[in-house]
Amino acid sequence: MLERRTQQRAAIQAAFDKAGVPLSPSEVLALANDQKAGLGLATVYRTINTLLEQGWLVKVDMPGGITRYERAGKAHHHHFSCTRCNKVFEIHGCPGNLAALLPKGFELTDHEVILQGLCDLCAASTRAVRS
Amino acid sequence: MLERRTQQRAAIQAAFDKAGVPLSPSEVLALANDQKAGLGLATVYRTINTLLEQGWLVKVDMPGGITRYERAGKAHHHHFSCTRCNKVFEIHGCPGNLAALLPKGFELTDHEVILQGLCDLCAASTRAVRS
DNA sequence: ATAGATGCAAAGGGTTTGCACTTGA
DNA sequence: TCAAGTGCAAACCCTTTGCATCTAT
Repeated sequence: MLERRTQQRAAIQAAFDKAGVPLSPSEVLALANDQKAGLGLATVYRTINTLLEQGWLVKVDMPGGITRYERAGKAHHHHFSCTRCNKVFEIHGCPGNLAALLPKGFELTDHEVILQGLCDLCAASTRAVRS
Repeated sequence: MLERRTQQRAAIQAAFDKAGVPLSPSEVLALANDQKAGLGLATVYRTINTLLEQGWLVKVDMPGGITRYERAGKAHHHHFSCTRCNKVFEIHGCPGNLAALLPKGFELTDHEVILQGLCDLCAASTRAVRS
């Protein structure tokens, strides 16, 4: 699997590297299409799944049903989703001490913190409209 | 909308009350079918969406793509998903102070904390096997 | 040359919608 | 009575898969 270096794969990996934030398959297609026209959505899905198995990508579960992916190996972080423009941002930092919330006997192996609200630009435009 | 008290709606609401934990639409159908045979999945979806708008239900985004819903009005809480038995548990308590993690200019309106690991029973059985 | 990778289109699963029928008020 | 609500099936969106073609090695 993934034994060849194809133009499609290169374009998809470049899209993730350039974006820096979690991308949905259709966003990947849009970005990678600039570099490799005619790219098919099925190829994007197949490549993403292969890159997941290889550990090059990790899955990011965001509310709203749209699954996104980002490069693996980043420092521990969480995500913020803007409810107006739907962009996703990285949040550096972590509330920590989550194990303290667990009932007795439970073992914590992983956690996800998802913040939602307005990003700086959308918050600013909302204030402008209100004024 | 939802101006009539139908058997279907009663069965769906009863399913949520009886379950006490977040349910997916198909789980609702299975539970409510006991009470009202012939219930259709489309009705479950329509009723769920109406109950969401009325604020009787809230959406619970859990990883794995399956959207679940639970009764609104509960005290603020989060969820713990057992990676072995797939059961969902309520976590009372909240890390708090999440707004401090945001970049400047961002506005926080909502947040979700999802914990994953082993529940007490699964953790105990794992320890038993190990010993 | 040739197996892996791609593109297209069809197939799957979850969710929504159109429409005629049923039912609660 | 008669519109809101239902059930069924078709439609939709996201994701996967089958198959003929293309391409990196």
